[in-house]
Amino acid sequence: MQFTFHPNVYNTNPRSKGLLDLLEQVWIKDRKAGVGVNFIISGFSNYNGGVRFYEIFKEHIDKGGKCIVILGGSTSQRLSSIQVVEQLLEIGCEVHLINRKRLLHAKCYGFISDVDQGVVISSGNFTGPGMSQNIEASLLLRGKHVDELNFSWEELRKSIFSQSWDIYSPTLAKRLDPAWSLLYDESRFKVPFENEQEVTMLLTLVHSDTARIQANRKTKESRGSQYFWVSKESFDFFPALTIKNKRGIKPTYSTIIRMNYVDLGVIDNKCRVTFEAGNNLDFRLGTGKLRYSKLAKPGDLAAITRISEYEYELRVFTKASDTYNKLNHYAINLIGNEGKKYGYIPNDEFFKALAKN
DNA sequence: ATCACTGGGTCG
DNA sequence: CGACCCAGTGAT
Repeated sequence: MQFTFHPNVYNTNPRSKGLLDLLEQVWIKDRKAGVGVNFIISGFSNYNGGVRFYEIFKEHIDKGGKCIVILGGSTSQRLSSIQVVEQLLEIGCEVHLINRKRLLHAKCYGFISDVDQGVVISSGNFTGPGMSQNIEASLLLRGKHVDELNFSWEELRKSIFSQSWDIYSPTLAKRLDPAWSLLYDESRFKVPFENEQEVTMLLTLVHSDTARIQANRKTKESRGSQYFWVSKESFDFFPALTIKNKRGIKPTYSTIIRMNYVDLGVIDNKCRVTFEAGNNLDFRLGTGKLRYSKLAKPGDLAAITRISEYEYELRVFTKASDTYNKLNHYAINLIGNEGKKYGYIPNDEFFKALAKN
């Protein structure tokens, strides 16, 4: 039994923080792929909400398991996206959309198998923000606690489908089916950019982030790609990571953004952000333009400002600067083992802090 | 010349 | 073993 109030506000178990952790517990930890049925019920959903789990669900389904997904759908509100539903169907999930004026607003996640069951009841939707930076409360029940409740996924499922609701079940084969009209398009420039998304990520840099920035041409140190490694919680800071890897075997999910390197006066239209789902869960921001520039060293603070859905600005503040001291205390999340910290500051406050210098 | 990938390392 | 850290190789 666990309760969390995220992001990192209050957790009954200090080792598990937030909805994402609870979902990892019901869908990954102590679960055998292929055994049982996974459930997702969520009013809202988008691609990045599931990016941590697509590979897990695929393996589960490929080995004989099931995933039943019930989402909100609407022609007038942006409840669930085409992209998340396409992805869930591609990996073999059963997806149902509830089209209702008084909308499906519940968020329940979990699984049932012959030996165990788990339930997560949360305020967090199956979306990037719901999983990371929104303030959300979540309760996890597992095993005997679910039995005590007398909860049954099967009863809940049956009851939902016996209501006189408009339930649509999109399939990949019938793309003209009205079910698809209940979904919104998350692709480039189709989603409006909300005020609360205008934030700047502050990220302290470590050796791996700056080794190639500090390197000289044609040296051993300069080889390989230049990235900043960001937190696994970062997927609500970036657009839908719908680009799959073309070459390799290890699944990755990427997106291309425009990065304005303010310190360099250079704009990169093909800045790549990648979640390495099949390789250590690395989350990388490509920052190749900084190579050889000597502009950042370990301990410095990178400020990545989201200007619009796909446009970002990057500034680096050295540890000695006044701005560093002003911004540093916003980087409240301690991650990794090298003293990396990150956090967010609203853009208007960020620019105010810049203007004072 | 650059970067999409690879596959380890490390610490708790 | 999860999640950042690191050092490349080989494709483009």
